[in-house]
Amino acid sequence: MTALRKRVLELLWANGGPMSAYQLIEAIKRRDSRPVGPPTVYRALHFLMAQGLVSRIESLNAFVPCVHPERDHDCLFFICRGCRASFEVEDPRIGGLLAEDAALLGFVATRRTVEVQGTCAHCAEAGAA
Amino acid sequence: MTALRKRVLELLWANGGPMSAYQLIEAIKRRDSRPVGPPTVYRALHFLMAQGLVSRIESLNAFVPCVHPERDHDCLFFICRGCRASFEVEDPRIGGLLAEDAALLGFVATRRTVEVQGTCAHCAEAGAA
DNA sequence: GAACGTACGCAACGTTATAACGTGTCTTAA
DNA sequence: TTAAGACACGTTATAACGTTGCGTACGTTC
Repeated sequence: MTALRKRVLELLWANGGPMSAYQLIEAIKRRDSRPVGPPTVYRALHFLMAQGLVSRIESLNAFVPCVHPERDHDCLFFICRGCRASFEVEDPRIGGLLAEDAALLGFVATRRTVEVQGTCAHCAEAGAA
Repeated sequence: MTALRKRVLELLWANGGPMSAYQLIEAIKRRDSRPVGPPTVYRALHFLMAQGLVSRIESLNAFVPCVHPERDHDCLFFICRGCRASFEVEDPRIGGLLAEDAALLGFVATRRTVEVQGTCAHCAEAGAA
């Protein structure tokens, strides 16, 4: 865990929502008065993902810190279109069903992407009001 | 359903695997000797997705025709890293669980993305041999 | 036939991601 | 102590993906 990787992780935690790689680049430039290139940030993100500390949200091209990095979790995300927040949920049953379907296909799964887009409770309430 | 939209759908069916928007642009140029710009193809794709005829695979930035456009289906995909094929599966149980989890959060879901990356039976066999 | 809606053409731009190569630093071992 | 290797990061350039904005053509509809 190098300084750069720690910085990326800190920024993700501090941000409170998904961040794109280029937002991270901007944030590092602002905070450290040091320009970093895209490859640098992407390398750090790849590393953090490999450690299970960060997840990529494919439907946003963005990254979030994992809630329970210590556990092997499912990376199931609910993503609000209103406030751009993401909510990570654990539901081992989903993984079980996917494993079952994979077995039927003879498919060897290495990674799962489960993302639900919609409106969070807070935004739904605000929108309804 | 215009000529362009039909052409895009035909190309997707003919290709037998996920295609990126830019692959479609190339294919149309080759086949129709007519250059089309990215906005044109993306508009056609958005239309076809809205009709449920095409799905976007987020983890590939690519598009596939839906297997059962007539039915309201789950767009659950198994994606082989080896041969780049995608397999669409229907498993209503997944949608049920996601709806259940969404309800717990008070989340109003509008779209689901469920993608499993890995190795298909054929490639696994070839790789093992 | 004038007004309108819809789809497409096109140029430019914005965003996301990687390739390719070089440099500094730390460790390991002769 | 220095050569060799591994690893992370810097830098430049470029590839890949996607949208904005505006104009034009072709149908409706009244």
